[in-house]
Amino acid sequence: MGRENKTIFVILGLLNHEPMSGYEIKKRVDLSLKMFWDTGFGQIYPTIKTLCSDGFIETFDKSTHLGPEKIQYAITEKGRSHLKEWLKIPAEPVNHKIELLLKLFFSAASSPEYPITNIEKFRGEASKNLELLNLFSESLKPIIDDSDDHLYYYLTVLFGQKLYEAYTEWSNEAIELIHNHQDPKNKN
Amino acid sequence: MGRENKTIFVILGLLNHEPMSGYEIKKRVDLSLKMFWDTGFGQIYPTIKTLCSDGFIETFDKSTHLGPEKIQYAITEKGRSHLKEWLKIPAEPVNHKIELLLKLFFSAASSPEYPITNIEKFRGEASKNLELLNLFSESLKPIIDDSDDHLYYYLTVLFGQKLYEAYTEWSNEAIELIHNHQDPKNKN
DNA sequence: TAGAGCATGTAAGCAGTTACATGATTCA
DNA sequence: TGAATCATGTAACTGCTTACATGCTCTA
Repeated sequence: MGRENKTIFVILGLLNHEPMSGYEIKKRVDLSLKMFWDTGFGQIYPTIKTLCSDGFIETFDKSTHLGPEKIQYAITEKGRSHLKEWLKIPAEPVNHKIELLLKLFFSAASSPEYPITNIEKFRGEASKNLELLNLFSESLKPIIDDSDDHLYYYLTVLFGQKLYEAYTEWSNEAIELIHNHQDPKNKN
Repeated sequence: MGRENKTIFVILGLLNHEPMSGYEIKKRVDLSLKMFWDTGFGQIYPTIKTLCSDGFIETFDKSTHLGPEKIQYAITEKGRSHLKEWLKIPAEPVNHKIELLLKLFFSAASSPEYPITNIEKFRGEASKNLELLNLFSESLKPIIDDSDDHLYYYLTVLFGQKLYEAYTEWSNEAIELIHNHQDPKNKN
């Protein structure tokens, strides 16, 4: 079950900042939330519908109607207070699902080359993400005092930096340990 | 969809080490895999059934039948090669779902006390987990050269240590940044 | 004797992913 | 003219969680 549809709050949170279309919500998610909360169209559009009929959001009449049809939504007072109530509730503990570690845990059944390749791929992804986050960080740092939004955005970026730094560090140590482990044995 | 039922490999991987019952599989998961791959009875028992009818595992006749009824399973050759093939395939990139960061990202709509409390709770969980992992680490370190199993087990523990250290570090910095941010403003 | 732990399982239901369907606009 | 992007949506399916149901054994 997952107990609660968090996509509701992705949409509510983004619309609390400014009115947007479903497509724009997806773009924002890809740009800023993807790192810790990804979601797709197949979930966004149906959730928008539900939020509309529940009165949490409403269609927002756009004056400019250029390009393809585009439905903009705005948060309602009811939606805003729903969001605020949710922010007061403590977050659930993280439930990590890290396939790499699952494979690694059982890798004794396999040749060491596979876990090593796997960790190298993992490290590659981590450093790619880290590079991107470093850029974000540099542009956000000077303006964190400008608004609360910037501060909290920056904190999520900082989280990502710490995370991917840890991933990179671990990858390096893990690969070395695997190498050292097989060295004394494979002298035959 | 998630594309593939990974619980299959949790069971196959554990049974590859030694025959076990469904209940014992759950205990092992709670002890060693929970940190990166949690799963419940509601998923384990049906998956066992499927694996049985697919010929990946089979019931293992237990000679000792004391206590409550207990069905032990063993991996078959077919199951073992299925596991090995899976280990060769690169792991999918991690898809993080971190509710704390989702709340934090939108926390400008809320009073700073809530994100701070939330981060403190997060930090508390992280240091609790870290303490536990440090104990595991100490007992595993001297024996990592004894077997591949120990090495790979240790690597997952090391991952957890790096992860929760990063979480703790981030929590401290984040709380400080929120405090510093509001300080100059709340002088009224 | 009552509760904790051992042990196995089913049913309901939502979350989330993937694939598909449709059509407009922009630009090379 | 064809590809990329904008834009909105639906259908199918599965993973996973939660709650429920059952009964045994050990021990304080």
